[in-house]
Amino acid sequence: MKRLAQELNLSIATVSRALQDSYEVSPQTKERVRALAAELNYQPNAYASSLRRNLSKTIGVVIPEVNNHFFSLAINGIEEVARQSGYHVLIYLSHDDYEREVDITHYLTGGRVDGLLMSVASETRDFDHLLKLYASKPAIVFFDRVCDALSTAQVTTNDYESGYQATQHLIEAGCRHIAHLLVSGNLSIGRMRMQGYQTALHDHGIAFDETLVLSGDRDDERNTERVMELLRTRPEVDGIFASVERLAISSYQACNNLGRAIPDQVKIIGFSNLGVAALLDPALTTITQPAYEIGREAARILLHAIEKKKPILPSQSLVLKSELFRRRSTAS
Amino acid sequence: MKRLAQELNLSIATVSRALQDSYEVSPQTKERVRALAAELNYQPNAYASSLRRNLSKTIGVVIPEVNNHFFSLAINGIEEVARQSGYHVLIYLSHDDYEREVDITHYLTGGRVDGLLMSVASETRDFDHLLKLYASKPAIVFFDRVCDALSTAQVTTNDYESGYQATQHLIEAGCRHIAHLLVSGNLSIGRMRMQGYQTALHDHGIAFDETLVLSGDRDDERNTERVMELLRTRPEVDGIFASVERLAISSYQACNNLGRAIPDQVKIIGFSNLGVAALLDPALTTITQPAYEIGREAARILLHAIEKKKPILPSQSLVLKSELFRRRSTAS
DNA sequence: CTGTTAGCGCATTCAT
DNA sequence: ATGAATGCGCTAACAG
Repeated sequence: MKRLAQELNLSIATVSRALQDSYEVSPQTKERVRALAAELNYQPNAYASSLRRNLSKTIGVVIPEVNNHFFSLAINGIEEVARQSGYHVLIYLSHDDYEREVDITHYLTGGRVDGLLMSVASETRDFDHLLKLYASKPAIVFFDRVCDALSTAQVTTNDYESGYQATQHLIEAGCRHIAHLLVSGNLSIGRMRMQGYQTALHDHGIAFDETLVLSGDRDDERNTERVMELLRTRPEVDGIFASVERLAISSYQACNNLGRAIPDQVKIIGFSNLGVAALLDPALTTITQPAYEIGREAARILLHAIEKKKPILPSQSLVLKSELFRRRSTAS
Repeated sequence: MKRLAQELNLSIATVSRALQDSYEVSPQTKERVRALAAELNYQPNAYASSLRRNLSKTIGVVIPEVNNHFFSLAINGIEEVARQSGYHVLIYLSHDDYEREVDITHYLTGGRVDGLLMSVASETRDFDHLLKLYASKPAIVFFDRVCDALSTAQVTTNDYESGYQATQHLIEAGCRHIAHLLVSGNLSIGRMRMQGYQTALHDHGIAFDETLVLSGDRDDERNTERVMELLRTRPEVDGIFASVERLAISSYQACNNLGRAIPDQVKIIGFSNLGVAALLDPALTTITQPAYEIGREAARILLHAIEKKKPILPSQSLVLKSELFRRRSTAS
């Protein structure tokens, strides 16, 4: 910028204003400045600008994992909205680990981001780190795996209903002994989905059996083993409702390993955003969340609040609808 | 920091040094500073520091899409290495669109990142934007979809051999009319994989038929249609080698739509990192790239260069190996 | 071991 | 419509 000013015989201030398209600079000067800036391939130093304006034009995204279609689609939506508004996106993965999540929230304290989109780790039980982070300013919007301890907006799906529908789907398909794989008792999505499961059982006159509920682990291998064990000790199980994609896949593998035919002996339904990939197997019925839209809407709420410098209210929360998805039968 | 200095009756400089664990400050003072900093939940302003040191401790990742297991696994590896080294990761998606890629490289000019990991868009034919970006300093490492125009390191896989093996796999399975779905003639991965295909055909005495090669589009629906058209006009096609996951899925759907049994009538092999999801269907044989490792190694090369302030040499390039992956048969 | 000073690049207030 | 001066929060060179 110094260089621009010198070569054009202008002050740095004028150059700065010209580049910001300020009304108080003559059109010709603006043009001259722009022309030279383009020629020199000038780009302003984002950090100097951030420091001065106390605004980073950057948002952070904290999610458990990226190797999961739900989250990668959500990122897609987030990135899209951010790009359109000129924001940059920092990404952090908690791997569903509480310690990592705490570390991440520490890095984020201190103005690096203007706002944050977050889906909390399944291991997280304690929200002190989030409260601390929240105290340090940035706007926060939770999506999917929310934290009720903070008074802010959250974008979720109709988990209770989806859980109900999923269970009902299995019951109507003839299942009477339905296991439930819970993602985590800590997460509201887990609790909601499970409530739907319980109520559906009840409404159809099936007794709720606590021993058919398995709480998922971070380790996929272990999950598969535990499902196998359940299937061995409880051979009457004829249906599985998995509350997240990873657990659905573990169920699938467990059945395969034990030679239980899907869907003849055991029917599986699971939350999943495998998308086209799910088309590959007719045996897996999925509940698909509108992941892209979730990311997009969460980002919109966040950026809107940042731009207007208004706090985010819980009343801005959104509940989108998931879709029960069955593969059309293979053409004969 | 000002506040810390005041409350402790120290100069700002001393506080700064204490927080950096400088050797020229007394242990007791360090402790006092740290204690108060922790108590006040102080976090340094990263942008002020970046401005001063001309170092952002941030790297950028530019990829075509994130909703793809190859790239999301790569990000996983990248994030892991970055986190360990205290770096932050900015993510940008080009959606395989040339214009977007150009825009992104513009944002990135100007010190926002210390380095860049990049996989170029399939539409990109012209590398001026990359050369301009490169001129503006940041270290760049390409992975998978590389750009040979820049003299820097790249992390790739043995694409020629994989293409050869994939084709050979189909030939050995009895295929004689093998179509190839090319990701893009612009990309070296496309060219390498196709060369493997051609050579394998030749080595097995099968004539190369140019009309059996389809160049992929950005639109998945269109790809499916084009494969369907190919299968209709060329009913003798009994094998498809898809050079990327999306094209493999399109092939799969095209066959389904037309009622061509997989793998009885048409065999499909494709590059894919669907991972566990691919386990779902025995009909799809995949070539799996070590995506996580690619991301990790690329990030290592990049961060190493940044920390040592040394330029990245093409000789640091790495070639990892992909794996032919067939699903074990379903337990009976 | 600690304090003083200067300046990173930019945006802004005040003056002209 | 433009320029001069100030400071964002931090680091580093220099002085003691």
